[in-house]
Amino acid sequence: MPELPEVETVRRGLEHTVVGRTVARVEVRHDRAVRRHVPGVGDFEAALRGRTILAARRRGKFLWLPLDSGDALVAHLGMSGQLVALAADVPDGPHLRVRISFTDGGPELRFVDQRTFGGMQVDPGGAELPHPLRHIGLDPFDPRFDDKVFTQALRARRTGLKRAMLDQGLVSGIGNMYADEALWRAKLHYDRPTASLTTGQVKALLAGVRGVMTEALAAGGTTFDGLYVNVNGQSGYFEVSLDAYGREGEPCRRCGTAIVREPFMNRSSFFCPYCQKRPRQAR
DNA sequence: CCTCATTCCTGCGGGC
DNA sequence: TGCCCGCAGGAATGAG
Repeated sequence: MPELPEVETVRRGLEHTVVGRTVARVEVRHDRAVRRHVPGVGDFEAALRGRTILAARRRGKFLWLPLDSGDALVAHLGMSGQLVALAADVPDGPHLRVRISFTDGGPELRFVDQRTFGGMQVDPGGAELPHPLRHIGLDPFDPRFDDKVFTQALRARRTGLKRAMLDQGLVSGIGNMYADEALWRAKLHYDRPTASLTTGQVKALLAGVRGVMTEALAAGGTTFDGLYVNVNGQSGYFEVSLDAYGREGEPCRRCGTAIVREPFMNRSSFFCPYCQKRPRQAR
């Protein structure tokens, strides 16, 4: 599941593989992949053809490539999306959605997505900050992210802590897995009322978020393969370093209590019932 | 504006 | 053996 560390890994890959190159041809293999491009598939292809990619940027889990037209190619990986750079003679996989080839004849950029929750669009005039991202909050690694402003905004919410963490308008880049990991590190329960958090607890939460994401990024992320190495999306960090997510029934690495899984927002929350005490009063 | 439930999608694995 | 169903989840959407 690509969250901030995985998307940042992809961004770095794009920086090395597609920035400075000029699009020759665009092939949309599955219309759903460009469903957010309202003018349609033909317009999407035309808006990219002949354009040079100037940079690779990211906010939260969104990626965008500013173009020399002033537009931006916006991409979101959803749950299962991958952006991979592959030579043209590498056979197409079963989930190829969009192929972008370049005038230099080098590796293609392929958008591959099994579950098609992800997608691409060209945002007119969006090179600086694409319109679809304007309601997305800063991520915890953005230099403009202000911990005090975040603390105030978080405590002003009338909801549970994990709901707020997953709200990309409040803070971006956090998904279900890293939310659970950060909550475990901060010893906070997922349904803790945001309004009752102390400044120290929010500080611990942000330290947990940044800590786990920094470590994940150092582990190399998981989703980008191409000119680098073929990376197995499930290996490495996922296998060895998670403390809460996916560890139902396994001992907490701090206290030994069995990790619990509970249904939450059509997904799951994993937590230690001893370290992360359930809040007393219901919200 | 704020909060929250619903919906989109497909492969996998458990249960019978 | 094969089928059914639940599960995985990011974010847009609309209701209240």
